[in-house]
Amino acid sequence: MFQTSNALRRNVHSQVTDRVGSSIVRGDIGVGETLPPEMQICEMMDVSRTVVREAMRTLTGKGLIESRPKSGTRVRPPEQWNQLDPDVLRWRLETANTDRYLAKLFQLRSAVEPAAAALAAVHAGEDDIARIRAGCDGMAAAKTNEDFVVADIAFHQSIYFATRNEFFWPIAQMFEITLRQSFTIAATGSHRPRALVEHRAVLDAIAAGDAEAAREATVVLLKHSADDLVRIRGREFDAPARPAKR
Amino acid sequence: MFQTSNALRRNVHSQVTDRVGSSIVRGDIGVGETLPPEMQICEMMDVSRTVVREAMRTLTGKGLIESRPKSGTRVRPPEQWNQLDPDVLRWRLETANTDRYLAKLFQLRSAVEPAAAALAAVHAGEDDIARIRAGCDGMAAAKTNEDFVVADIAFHQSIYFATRNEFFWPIAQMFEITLRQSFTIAATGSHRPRALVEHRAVLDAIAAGDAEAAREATVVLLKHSADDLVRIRGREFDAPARPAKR
DNA sequence: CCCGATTTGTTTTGTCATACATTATGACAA
DNA sequence: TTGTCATAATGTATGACAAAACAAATCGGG
Repeated sequence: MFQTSNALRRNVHSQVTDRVGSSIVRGDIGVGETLPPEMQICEMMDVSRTVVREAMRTLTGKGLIESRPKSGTRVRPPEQWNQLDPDVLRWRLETANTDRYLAKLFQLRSAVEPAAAALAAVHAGEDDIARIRAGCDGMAAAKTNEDFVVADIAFHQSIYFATRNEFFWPIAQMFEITLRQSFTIAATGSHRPRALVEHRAVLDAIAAGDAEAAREATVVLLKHSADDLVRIRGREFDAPARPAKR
Repeated sequence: MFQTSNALRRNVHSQVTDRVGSSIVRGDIGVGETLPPEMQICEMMDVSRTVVREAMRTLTGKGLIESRPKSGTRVRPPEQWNQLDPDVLRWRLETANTDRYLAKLFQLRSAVEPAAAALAAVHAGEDDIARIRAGCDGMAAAKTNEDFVVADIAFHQSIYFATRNEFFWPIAQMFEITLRQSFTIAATGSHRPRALVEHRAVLDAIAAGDAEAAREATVVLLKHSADDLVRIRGREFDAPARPAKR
């Protein structure tokens, strides 16, 4: 239990949070089960109870667990976890099947990003547009694949922020953690010129304040990204079949 | 500073978390500023440092603050907050302009919910569909407005869970906290029969596994809800104009 | 005397240890 | 069955020390 992760840096309580949180997300401690008493965890990890408790508070704040005196600390059902929390995402990423994980993420992007671009076209200020343009320029100027991906991520994040709707922001946050992989996958050489053109189309539509054009340009962009991913990673990337007959 | 909230029940550290978190979200402590040293907060609220520290860990976990020895604890920029975290949402709701808040929330729903219904049509299992149907039946059987709203919320939540994509779940979580108001607003008497028909249309499409029909039925449903809200709350509910010229 | 690098000091968070309070749970007894 | 009580777990308080970061003072070289 509580695999000895290789995260050695940072605070002690962050390390404990990582190990316990990771264990929970991995499913080491089934839903509804109680994890070991605080004192026992202290011994297991050789830290003080203060540290363990602060780690527990963090996990409680993310919705992973709930504690009550005497009865102990139980794992809450995954529907109540803050699935978009950066740490939770990271822990999932450690354990999950990467292709299916990226596929689900892409489902969310496909739902949200066209609307975000449309909203950005209406609400973006000059600073927002400058940021988006900087992303485009960065992609154009990129020498290495790494640079290209970083600029690509910045571009998409900027669109979410440009909506001026804070409820879209958490989705932009995810990109740092989760999308570096999928972007890298799709950024392989030959696709870059076409991608660049399509990104500029989105930028231009937003800068022009044309919501519908921004939406459609984003749909095109995502469609082609999805095609690339399917081509490279195989059909695992497609939606799995319905689990039960009706 | 740290308004004396009326949340008196629960743990002490939850209360402290509430008061400090609320202050931050309200903007009492500008972005980048440092909040008072832990010992000072202890005195202010007459609690032990243990409690204050655990509250700080919770807030750190939600992305609101970051602490370093000597330099103190600073408020992070709102783009880095977990804006979909239930607590953060609650604190926002305390302070925000309700109409504009609901409008932004509705923008997110409009983006996500049609896609969620489409995914549900493909991925929902029998249990998922039963839950959605239960929501419908609850709306039909509701005697009071309160009952109707509760069933309505359950219906929409079930759709998000039925996507079988955990990244959609946090959006369903928000409903408990934030949408009770807007649902109640729109549930006034005469609109209920039509709403019920439109909800059943979504259910039927999902049960039939028809993704496109589910998407379109949801679009219709949301469109009418938005109309109701605009009619009742006035144009404040519409999107504000672009802040800067280009 | 001036300037820069280093050292030393101080403040604040990070960690540990211990004690006691509070509260569910389960067993026992009426 | 119901009420009471022991117990085990979390919740809270206190005090001490470690570590780190910023600031001032100090020292060395020009």
